Parts: sequence; C-alpha cells; structure tokens
Amino acid sequence: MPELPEVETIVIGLKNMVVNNIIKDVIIKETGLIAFPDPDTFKKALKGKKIRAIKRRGKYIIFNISDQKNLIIHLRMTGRLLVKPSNLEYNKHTHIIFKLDDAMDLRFNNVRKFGRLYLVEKGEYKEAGGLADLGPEPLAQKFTFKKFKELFINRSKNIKALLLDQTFLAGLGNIYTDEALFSAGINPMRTADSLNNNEKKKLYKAIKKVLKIGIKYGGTSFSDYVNASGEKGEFQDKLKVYQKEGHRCPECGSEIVKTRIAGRGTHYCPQCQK
DNA sequence: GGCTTTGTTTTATA
DNA sequence: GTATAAAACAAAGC
Repeated sequence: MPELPEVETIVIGLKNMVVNNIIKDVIIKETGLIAFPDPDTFKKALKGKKIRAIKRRGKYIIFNISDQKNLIIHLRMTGRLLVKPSNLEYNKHTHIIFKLDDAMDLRFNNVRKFGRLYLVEKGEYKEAGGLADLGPEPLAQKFTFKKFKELFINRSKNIKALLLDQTFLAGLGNIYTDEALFSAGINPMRTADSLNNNEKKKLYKAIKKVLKIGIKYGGTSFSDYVNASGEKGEFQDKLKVYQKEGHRCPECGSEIVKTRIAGRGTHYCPQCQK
C-alpha cells in the first residue's frame, strides 16, 4: 500500500534513474488508467518530451515535463512504477509503458488497475483527482505543531478517520496511521476533539517519526509495494501493530487487537492506547 | 462466487 | 455552506 514513505522512496529512485530522459513513446495497454485527458491526447502530448524533475505531494508523484505540463501518477493500492530494460518482456499487469532513452522503460504495473495517470498544465491540479485539495505535508519544515493544532479546529470526528483524510493531512494511509496512533499512545476510537494538548503533541511527533523511519527503511512491503528498482522495503519488519493481530504488544506484552474503524482494518494495543 | 483489501469519491444526513 | 458517517467504487486474488 503505497503511502507517503513508499511514494517518497519511489520518487528518490526515479530521480536517480529517469530525470533528463526523453519520453520517446508511450504505450497504453489499459486506457482506463488514463484519467485525464483522453488517452490519445495524453500519448501525443508526452511523446518527445523531456522529464525535467520529479517530486512528491502526499501520495501523488508529479513529473515536470519539458513543455510545462505535469504528468501526475497515483498508485492507489497496488500500483508500481518500475524502471526496466526495454528488451525485458512485460508482465501481465504492465499497463502503461514510457519508452525512454538508453533502452530503458518506465513501466506502470497495476494488479488491480486502481491507479490513475493525469496530464495537466503546470500547477493546474484540479483535474488530477484530489491533488488540489490536499492538506499540509507532514514532513515539511513549515508544518509546525502550531499548524497541526490549527487543523483540529471544528473537527470532532474519529481520529483514525481524520488522519486518513488527505484533505486534513497529506500522505498517511492505513499502515502509518495505525503505527502513529500506537506511538502516540492514543486509542484509534477516540474523537479528534477529545485529544488534549499533550496528546496532540505526542501525535504530531509520532506522525513525523513513523514517516521518517518508514522512509529510512525504504517503505513497507506486504504484497505489492516495491521501489522503482523493484526492491522491497524493510519497514514491515519494524511494525508494532499493523497486521500484528494476536501478537504481543512490544511495549506491554498484551495482545494486539484488530477492529474496524471508518471501514478500515485498525490495529492497536488496548493497554497502551487509551 | 463471496469476501477482503485501501485510497478516494460520492451520497446522505445533521 | 460545513462537517461527518456511511456507502460506493475501482478489480483481482483467494
């Protein structure tokens, strides 16, 4: 499940491998993944253009293309962006192929076809899914505790649901939300307006910590996620509650519980998270 | 063949 | 308009 650390890891890899490459051709095998504009326009507009820069915003990958357009890719659940030699055969989930210089391809693989690609004018993100409406970047320098506290104004909903809301804060998904709430010692069933200042401070620090460590270990690989070189991450070995149902809590030894909050599988320690 | 998975969008409700 | 909760949707693996 590519969340902020996984997307960041992929972007770091892509920066090293495909920046300054020319897109010689685009092969679209699944037109349904091209969300905007129509697939034919998408292909023609990218052909012959240079990839100038790549960055991340939330879980979105943003390519700066030479004529001022932005290619935007969201991996959703099972999307992969891989750099492969162009003579290597495609697998059955390779749906979009960007043919690059040096006999290399940038390939979009997607088992469940939930991922989406957009090509928009520079900075015009309205056509690119939820990109225009994202909340703050949790790892940005300017994202201070004061800013974090301000996000809670007039918010009363369940804290887990709120952290998953990309318009509240960008980049957290199910894995890092569960891990951050555990690290902060906050029960995922709590409401946002029940958190006192000290708990918000703990949560603020926990979010930054788990995301940074997630990046340090190259992301979390359960089933599908790999980086741009096809390598798995290692943060799955460091998880304390996510997918640890029935395991012992690393802090207190009691049993990790799995429940369902906001329609999502939610893992926590009933002893440590009050 | 129904259930599960998650990120996001849509719809309904207060 | 605003906030929230729930449902819907994408599609394949088991």
